[in-house]
Amino acid sequence: MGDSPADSSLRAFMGYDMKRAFTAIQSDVNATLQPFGLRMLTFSVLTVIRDNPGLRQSRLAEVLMIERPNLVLILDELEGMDLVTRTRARDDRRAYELKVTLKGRRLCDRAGQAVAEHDARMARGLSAEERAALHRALRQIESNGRSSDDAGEISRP
Amino acid sequence: MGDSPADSSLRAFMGYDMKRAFTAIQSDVNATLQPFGLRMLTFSVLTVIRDNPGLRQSRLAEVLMIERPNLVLILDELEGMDLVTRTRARDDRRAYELKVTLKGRRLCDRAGQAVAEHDARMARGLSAEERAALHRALRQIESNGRSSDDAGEISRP
DNA sequence: TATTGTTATACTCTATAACTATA
DNA sequence: TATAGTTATAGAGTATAACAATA
Repeated sequence: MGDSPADSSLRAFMGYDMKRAFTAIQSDVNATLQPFGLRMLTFSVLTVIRDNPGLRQSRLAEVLMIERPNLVLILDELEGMDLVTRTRARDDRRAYELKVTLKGRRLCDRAGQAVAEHDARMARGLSAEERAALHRALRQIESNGRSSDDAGEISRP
Repeated sequence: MGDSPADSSLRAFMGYDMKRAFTAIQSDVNATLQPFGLRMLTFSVLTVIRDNPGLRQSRLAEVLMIERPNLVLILDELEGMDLVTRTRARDDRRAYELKVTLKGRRLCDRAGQAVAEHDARMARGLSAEERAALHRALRQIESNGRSSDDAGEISRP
């Protein structure tokens, strides 16, 4: 019987299934955030600043694995929307301390709730156990990737 | 105790964990494919053509969810590497039939094996059941995303 | 008319080098 | 000298409109 789908070989690879699922989630999340004037990336930045007031750009870039130059434009955007403030650090006048404004906090809360709702929609058909297992698997994979950065199983000096 | 990581709120969202895991896999796969002169995208295209000789560009674009214009450049690249041929279809002289060359088949096989090995490395720490559950969850999510494209729960005409 | 492949174009995300001002 | 933030730039990947050849 069969008539296997045209991409059946690729389905054996984690990367392919992951890309398809991630693309689906990303479009969904971006569509969800659009009414708030946010995207997945700006929402992530806004959320981390809200949770870590006084955070500096270098540290924020590390946390989200964004290059410092790329973060600058994102913060310009969020600052321009009056969601985030940059204030010179007293102890180190090279650095900025990042904080969300009241408007930023409110938007972040509403947007976060919307994303959570759409997360639930994207996860329907999966039990609570299956969703928990998914999160565990994703973090395990991420950590496996991180450990091979330096362990140098491929690259040689 | 506690001292929760700076991105702990984001970790509750599927999209964030998925992005982190996908980014890790993608860099790994791209690094793995680099010695073959391929990337995740070109490898996917090559594999689908190998599995579906005579496939046309429109159909290939559908299968991989790539826009037709973007596929053109990828095929130019693969054709330039002598991995793929475009031949005019006899029954419809607008269309091309895509096939892999012998060189393309060999490269695809070797590259596929390398990707499978690195897939296994990225999945270490996960049991066979957990890996199977991950694939099922990813496909469920992808399918949930697809069904909301038209169902229009958000957008209104 | 509609479709296949194509060109041109633009936007997002990402990556690197080099600059400035502080330290 | 080193670091924080910035500027400029380039590369992927993705998305849309419009065109030529063919149906």
